[in-house]
Amino acid sequence: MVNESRKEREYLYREQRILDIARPVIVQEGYHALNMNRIAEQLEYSKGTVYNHFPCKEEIILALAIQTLEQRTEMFQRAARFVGRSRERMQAIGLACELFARMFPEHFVVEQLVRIPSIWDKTSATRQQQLYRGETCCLSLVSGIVHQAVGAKDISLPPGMVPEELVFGLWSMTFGAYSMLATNSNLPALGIVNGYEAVRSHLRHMLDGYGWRPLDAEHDYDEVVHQVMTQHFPTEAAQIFQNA
Amino acid sequence: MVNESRKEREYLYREQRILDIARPVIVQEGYHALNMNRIAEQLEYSKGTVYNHFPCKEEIILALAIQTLEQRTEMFQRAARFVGRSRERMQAIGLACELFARMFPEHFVVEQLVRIPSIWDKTSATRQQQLYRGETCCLSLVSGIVHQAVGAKDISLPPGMVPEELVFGLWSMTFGAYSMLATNSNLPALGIVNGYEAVRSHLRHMLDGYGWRPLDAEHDYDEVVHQVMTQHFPTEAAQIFQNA
Amino acid sequence: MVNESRKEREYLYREQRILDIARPVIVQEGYHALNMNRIAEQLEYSKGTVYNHFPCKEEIILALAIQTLEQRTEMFQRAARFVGRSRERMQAIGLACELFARMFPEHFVVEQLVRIPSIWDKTSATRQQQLYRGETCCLSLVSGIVHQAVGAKDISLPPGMVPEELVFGLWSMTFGAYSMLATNSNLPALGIVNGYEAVRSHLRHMLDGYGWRPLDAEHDYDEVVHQVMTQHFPTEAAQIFQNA
Amino acid sequence: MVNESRKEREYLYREQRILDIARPVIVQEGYHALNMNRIAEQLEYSKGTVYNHFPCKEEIILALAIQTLEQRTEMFQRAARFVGRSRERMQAIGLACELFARMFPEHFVVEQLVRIPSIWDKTSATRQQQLYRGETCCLSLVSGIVHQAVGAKDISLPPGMVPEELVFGLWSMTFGAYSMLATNSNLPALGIVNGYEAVRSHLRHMLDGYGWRPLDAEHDYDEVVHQVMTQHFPTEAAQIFQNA
DNA sequence: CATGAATGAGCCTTCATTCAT
DNA sequence: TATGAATGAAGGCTCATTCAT
Repeated sequence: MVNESRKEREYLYREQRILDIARPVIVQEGYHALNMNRIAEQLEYSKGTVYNHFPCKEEIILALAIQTLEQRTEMFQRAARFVGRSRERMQAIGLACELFARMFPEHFVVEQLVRIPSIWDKTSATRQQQLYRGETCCLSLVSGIVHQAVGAKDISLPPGMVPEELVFGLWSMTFGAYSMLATNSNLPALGIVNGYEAVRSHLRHMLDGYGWRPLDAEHDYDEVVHQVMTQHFPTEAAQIFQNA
Repeated sequence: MVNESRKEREYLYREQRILDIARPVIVQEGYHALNMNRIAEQLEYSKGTVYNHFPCKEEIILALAIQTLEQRTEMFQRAARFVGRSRERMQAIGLACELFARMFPEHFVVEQLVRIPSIWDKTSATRQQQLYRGETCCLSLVSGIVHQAVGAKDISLPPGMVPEELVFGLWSMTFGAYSMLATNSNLPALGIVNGYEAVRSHLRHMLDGYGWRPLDAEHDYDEVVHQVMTQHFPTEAAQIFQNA
Repeated sequence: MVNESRKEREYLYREQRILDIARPVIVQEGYHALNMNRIAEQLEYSKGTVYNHFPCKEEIILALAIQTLEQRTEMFQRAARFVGRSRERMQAIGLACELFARMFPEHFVVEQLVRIPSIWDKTSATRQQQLYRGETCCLSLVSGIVHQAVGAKDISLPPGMVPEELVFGLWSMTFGAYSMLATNSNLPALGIVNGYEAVRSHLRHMLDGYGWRPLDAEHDYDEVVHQVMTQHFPTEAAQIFQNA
Repeated sequence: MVNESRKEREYLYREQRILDIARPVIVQEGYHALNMNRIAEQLEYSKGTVYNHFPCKEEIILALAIQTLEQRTEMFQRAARFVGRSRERMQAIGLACELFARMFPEHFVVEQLVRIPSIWDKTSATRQQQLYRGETCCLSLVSGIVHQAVGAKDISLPPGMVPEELVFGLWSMTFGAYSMLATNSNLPALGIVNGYEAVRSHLRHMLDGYGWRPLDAEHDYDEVVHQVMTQHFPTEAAQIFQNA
C-alpha cells in the first residue's frame, strides 16, 4: 500500500518533470526544438516512458497550457480574496498576473501553440475541455470583479461594452507585453528598459481612463501592492524579487 | 534591356508571391505546416526556383517579418501625416494599426517566430539589420508623436517613464489583442464579440488615463476617424470594411 | 488439492481465452494488428500474465494453429465414424470441413502465418512437432478413406496419383474457397453469392469426375447430409445454421 | 527530349525494381519483414527515393497486387485466344494460371494482404479501383468462356449455379493449391510430391464431373497443352520448365 | 504468480537542401 | 536560370520483452 502510493507519487512527479523540461525549451528555442527524444534524454528515462505519460507530443503542449492556466487561476483566486474596493481587487489581480508571467513566461507562447489546428486536433477531448473550463473560470473570476464594480457604481462602462470586453483589454495588454518581454530581446535597445513597471503603469492609467473608482490618485496604490505581496503571495514575491 | 527589366519585374513579382503564399499558412496552420514543397507547388515553380529567391526557409520568415513591418511603417507614416494635435495624430496611428492588423494578421505570429534563436541564427545579417532598422523606424515614428505631445504639454508622462515605454504600452495592447483575435477562435464563446471595437475603446481610455489632451470627450473622435479613413487609407479601408 | 485443481482449471481457461481473443483480430485486422498489449487488455490480466502462458507472440500463433487443427481433426474423426460407403464418408468429411471453416475462419490465415520463417523460427520444437503430428493425423484420416475407396474399388485413381494427392485437391479447394470467403468482401460484387453452397457442389462434381462410387446421382446426397448433421454435428450445425 | 525519356525509362525501371524487391520478401519472409529501409538498401537508393515512387508502404503492396493481376489478366487473355471448343479454351486458361502461379507465387499472399482493412484503408482510391477493375476483367474473361460453353450446350450448370460460381471453384482450387505450394514446405513430407500435376488433374476431373464437353477422354488433352505452350506461352514455358 | 512500468530497437514518414541536367 | 529527383538526418510512435516489486 505504501509502495503503491510511493510509485504513484513518483509517477506524478515524473509527469511534472516532463512539463518542466518542456517549458524552457518552448520559450527559448521554440516548439519545433521540442522533441520526444530530447525530453526522454533530459528526463533520463526512455522514450517509451514519456509515451506512458502522454500519448503524443501535442498532449504535452496542451498539458502545459492547462497546468499554467490552472496555476494562473489559482493565483487569480488568491488575489481576488483581497478585501477592499473593486478597483483594489482588480489591482491585486494585476499583480497576480505579473507574478504569474514572471514565473511562467512560456505560458503565452504555449497558449498560441495550442490553438494551431494541427496541434489541437491531435489532443484528447478530455484535455481540451479542461482547457476551456480553465479559461472560462479564469475569465469569470476577473469579469466578476468588473461586474461587482459596475454594481457598486465604481465604474460605468461605455455604452455597448460588456465586462468581458474590458477584461479582454487587460488580458490583451498583459498577453502582448509579457509575450514580448519573454521573447523579444531587442526591447532594451529600443528604449524599453523597465517593461514590467511600464505595464503596471499602463494598466493603472487605462483603468483611470475608464474612471474606475477609486482612481489611482484617490487611494494608496503602493499600500495595496505591499499588502497583496506580503499577505497573498509571500513565496511568489520572494522567488521573483529575490534579486531585486 | 526591355527584356532584362521584364525579367526583373517577374522575379520581384515571384518573390512577392512566395511571401503571399507563406502568409496564410503561418496564421492558419502554424509554422511547421509551412514547407518548401508546398510553397513551390502553390507557386507553380520548382523548389530550386524558390531557393533562388531565398537561401533557406528561415529567410522567408524573416522576409515576411520585414515586409509586413515595412508595410506597417509605411501605413504609420501615412497616418502620421495627419495634420492636427498630437493626440489626434496618435489616434490616426491607432487606426493605421488596426487596418494593418486586419490586413496582415500573420504579422504577430511571424514577429514571434523570427525571435526564435534556431530561426534567427540561420538568417543573414543583412536581413537581420533590415528588421532592426524597420523596428526602430516604426517605433521612432510613434514615439516621435509622444515627444511632440510632451513638448506641446499635451501630455505629461509619469515620473520615470520614457516616451518609448508609453509606445510599448500601445504596442502591447495591439499586439496582444490582434494576436488573440487572429488565432483564438474561442473568444466569442467567452463573451468577446467585438474585439476590434473594444481595442479602439481601450486605447482611447488608456490615453485619457494618461491625460493626453485633447481628451476623448474634448474632441470629435469620429470626425478624425472619418478623415483618416477617407483621406489617408481610402483603399485599405474599402478593402477591410467592404462587407461592413 | 481442490484449490490446486481449481487453479489449474482457471489457468487452462485463461489460456483458452487468450486464443479466443487472438482469433478474430487475425481474421479481421491481420496479424500485425495483434499485439500483446491488446491481448492483455481484453483478457483483463497483465501482459506479464500473458507471458506466463506463452513465451512469445509467435507461440500464440502456433498454438492457435494447433488448436484449430486439433479441432479440425476431432471433427474429421467424428465425421469419419459415419457408417456407409467410402464416398459417403468422404461426403461427411466435406461437411465437417465446411462446419469447421465457418466456426474457425481464421484457421486459413493462421496456417499461412505459421509457415513464415521469422515466425516459425521463434517457436518451440515441442509445439512445432504438435503441429506436424496434427497435420499428418488429419491428412491420414482423410487419405485413409481414399485408401479404403481404392481398396473397395469405389474409385480408381489416375495413374501416378497417390491418395494424398487427391486429398490435396480437396484441401486446396476448401482452403482456397474458405480463405477467400473469410477475407474477400468483394465476392458478392463479382457474382459469387452463395460461396459455401458452390464449394459443396464443386467437391461433389470433382469426386464424380474421378468416378468415385456411388456417384452423386447414385445415392441420396441430402439424406447423408441430414444424417451427418443431426447425428454427428448437432451442436455445431445448430450454432452455424441458427439463422438460416 | 531524349534525356527526358531516358529519365522516364529509368524511373519506370526503378519502380519495377521496387516491386521486384518486395516480391520475394513477401513470399519468403512475410509482410512484416518488408520495410522501407530494406527496400531502399536493396534498391541502392535512399528511402526518400522510394517514397517518391510510392507514398506509403501499403501502396507498394497494392501496386504488387495490381501488377500481378494485370499480368494474370494478360496471360488469361492470351490463353483465351486459343481457337477451339469451350473446354479446350478453359484448359488453356488453366495452363496460363499454372504458369502465372509459378512465375508469381507471391500473388496469392499479396491478394490476401491487400484485403486487410488496415492496409486497404491507407491506399489511394485510384489504385483501389485499378484492382477492382483488374479483378472484374480477369473474372469476366474466364466466366465468358463458361457462358460460351453454356450457350454451346457444352455444359449445363446445376440448377441455381451461375457461371461466376463455377469460376469461383476453379479459382478456389488454384488459389488454395498454389498458395500452399508457395508457402508450405511440409507438403512433400505429407506425400504431395507433384503438386502442380495434381492440380491439373483435379481441374480436369472437376470439369469432367460437371460434364463439360468434350470430356477429358474425348479429346487430346496433351495436344492442347502442347499447342498452348508452344504457341501462346513459348517464353513463359521455357522460363518455368527450363530445368525440367 | 501477477503486475505493469520501463526499455529501446526499429519502423514509417517528412522535409530542407543539394546538384546534375 | 529552372528543374525536380535524390538525399539522409531527424522525428514521432509502436510494441515485444524484461524485471523489480
